[in-house]
Amino acid sequence: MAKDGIRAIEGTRDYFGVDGIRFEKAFGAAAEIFSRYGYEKITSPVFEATGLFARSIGEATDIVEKEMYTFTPGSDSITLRPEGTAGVIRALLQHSMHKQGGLVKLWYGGPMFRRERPQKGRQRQFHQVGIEAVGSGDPLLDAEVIRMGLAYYERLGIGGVRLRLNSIGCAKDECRPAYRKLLKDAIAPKLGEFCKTCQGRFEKNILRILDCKNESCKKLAADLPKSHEKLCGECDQHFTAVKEGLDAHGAQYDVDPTLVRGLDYYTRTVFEYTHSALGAQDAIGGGGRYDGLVEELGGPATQAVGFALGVERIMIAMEALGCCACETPLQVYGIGLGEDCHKAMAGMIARLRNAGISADMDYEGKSFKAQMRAANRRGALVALILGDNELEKGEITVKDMREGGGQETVPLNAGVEAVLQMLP
RNA sequence: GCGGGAGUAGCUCAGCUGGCUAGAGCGUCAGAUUGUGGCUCUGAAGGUCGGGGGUUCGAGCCCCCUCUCUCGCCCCA
Repeated sequence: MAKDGIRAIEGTRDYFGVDGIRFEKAFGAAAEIFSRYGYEKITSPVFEATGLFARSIGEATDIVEKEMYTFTPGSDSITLRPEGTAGVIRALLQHSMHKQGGLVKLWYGGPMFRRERPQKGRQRQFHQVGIEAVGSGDPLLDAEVIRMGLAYYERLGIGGVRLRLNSIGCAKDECRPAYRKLLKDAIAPKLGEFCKTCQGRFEKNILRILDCKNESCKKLAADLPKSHEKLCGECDQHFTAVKEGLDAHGAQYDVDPTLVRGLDYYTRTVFEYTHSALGAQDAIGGGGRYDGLVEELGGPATQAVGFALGVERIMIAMEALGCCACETPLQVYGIGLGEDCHKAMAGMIARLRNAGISADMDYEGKSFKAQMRAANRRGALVALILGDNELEKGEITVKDMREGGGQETVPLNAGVEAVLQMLP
């Protein structure tokens, strides 16, 4: 029902009920798994100087060209972050974390903003959890990062995640630039046979021709040289070591020569997690190595690797797979009859909460029956009943709400104890 | 930015070629049961039929405009 009035902005959503639980689970699992691998949480601002994103993501990418929310209050130009890495690396440099010795492992989570047309699994405000491991080029670190992503999905009960892997080489002349030239030479004579967008990509970003979804382009691309077969010696060794690092732990993956990620800063390893439950936007996470970014942002030459996982897409997979999203049931519901009992019950409930028990009561002046129904609907394990006949004697009735459960009447000051005994 | 689909009760939806006070299931509230929930039965509340305009004796239904949601293209999480 589209009532007149203020609605959430197009491409944004409210998370409550089971969605709220799934949303929190996605973040909770991140905290649990990532910290187990030695990552520390960092929370950076959701907006940054526009130039930060332009420099890191790449001027010619769709994100920077047309998807950023940019504001110019006063003489500043600020942008709502379209991804997490740039801000984290900025923070790392600003606080000289890279100078404190050794590898820096950070994780983050929160909203990202891109002004795209919303569709399934794509919103204008969406959420990611991600990690950055800065200060090492060890291929075993790539493998660890990739496996950590798999561990994360597993923790949430998401089975059937597919891992796609590729290497796009490094910036050295004999590596990616040479491969680009190879591609150009191979494509140039047949350029007319490719789709219009690919013809545009030929000059702008030739690697993207590889993952065009147009069927005829796919066929043409199949005969093109593969990036992972044209790597320089060091990149080739690195890629082999990453694969060995995955094999050693039995992680399944598919080397996919068409995997080319859209952000300019990636080097060598790139990977994507996909899931069939999602629809057209089937990537539930992705990442790679970015050995040039720290330097690009004004730091020393530093190797790094990271990933970002899409919370909304994770939630779609959780829903499709029926991953448990049960609310923790209320432990106690208090039923008070009449004004005096209502007051006394408020005190009783307060004592229970102080004792660490989740408890709630009626505040709508409902009938006894209605309060019983409320206790049932809320899933309360125990109901407390306080009417005038109990109150006169200074007692309270404690009822086990389970099928066929009994009840007992105890002195008021023994109520908390009686509840504790009845709870499983 | 460009296409396709859809907007009827809190939710999921039905509503035939236009025809009385617009329906169902679930949920909510109440009663059956004065202080005992779930199951059952009975009843009630709840709708500017997304909005605006048009055609018509008459529009939820037909036409136009508009808004929103949704799926897809592009790109990505």
